[in-house]
Amino acid sequence: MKFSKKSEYGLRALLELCETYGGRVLQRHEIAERQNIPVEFLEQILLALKRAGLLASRRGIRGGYSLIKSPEEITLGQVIRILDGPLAPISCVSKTAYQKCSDCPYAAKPSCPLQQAMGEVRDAIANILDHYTLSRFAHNNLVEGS
Amino acid sequence: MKFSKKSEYGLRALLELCETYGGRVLQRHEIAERQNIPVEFLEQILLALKRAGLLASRRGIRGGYSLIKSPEEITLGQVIRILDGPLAPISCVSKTAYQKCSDCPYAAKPSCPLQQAMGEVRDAIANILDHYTLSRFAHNNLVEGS
DNA sequence: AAAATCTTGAGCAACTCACTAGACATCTAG
DNA sequence: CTAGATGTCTAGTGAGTTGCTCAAGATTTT
Repeated sequence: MKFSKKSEYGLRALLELCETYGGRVLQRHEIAERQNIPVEFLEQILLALKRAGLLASRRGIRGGYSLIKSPEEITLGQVIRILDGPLAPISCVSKTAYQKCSDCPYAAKPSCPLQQAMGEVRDAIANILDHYTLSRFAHNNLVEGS
Repeated sequence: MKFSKKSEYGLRALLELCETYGGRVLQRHEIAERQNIPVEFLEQILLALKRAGLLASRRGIRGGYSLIKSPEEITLGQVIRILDGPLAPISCVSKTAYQKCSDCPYAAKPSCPLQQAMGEVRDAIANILDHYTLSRFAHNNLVEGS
């Protein structure tokens, strides 16, 4: 029950990109150095976020990455789902990627004890992460700097 | 962000063991068949639960496993922590297995934006799972049968 | 002693994490 | 307007973990 490094790195990278939102682009090695992330692994993460429509990139000598959506529009839940897949602790309670569990004997019956408990967990997690925007996330960061 | 199969199987096995609590023992193959779990994998899980003090086992021709604690005393949180490790989504917010994140640039500073969000998630998950007892869990099961 | 069961350990395939090497695109210098 | 420096992008590799299997050993009852 952990988030992957991918999500953690991805969020920390976005934190960095928030600070230059609207301004200049950031290069992968800048982000990597400041956040202590392996550059090549970070690359994969940034590309995934780009394919998902959160980032834009430019190649060449003055290339780099920049946020394409405003920090208010991006939630932690979105980011984690892009990098880590659905939030649901087991797939039979996922709202974004539901999948009937094939092996469970309760699958056929109207309700499953696991589903009820895990459904509550899912909702609790989603409630927090889908209302936590990047701007609020990054803002905490700035405040503590003062 | 998923629970492992280990936890899922473990909980479903305990569900089965709740029903015979105080009565006869259950053999691994009985549990495995009813819950559609690979027998040999289930074995490892049952042994882990035994080592943790939840189950007792007897070898030999009338052997099997039985619950050693009452279903009211066992919470889903306990079980998952035994089989899956700490509940915290990242280790720097774990209460049962705290670990200072070595690579994070905020580790030194008084607060980290990730920590705040993840701490809320941790609390939400723990709040649900540490108050959900096996008896309540199993009870839902019986009710839906009627 | 024999049969049924738990117990232990090693071993395998698939996935995640971290990293490497090289292809491809873009800008600047000459 | 071409050469090379500086980027992004793609594919592949190896360590470590997870989900699962197999085989041999230990213990209890008949």
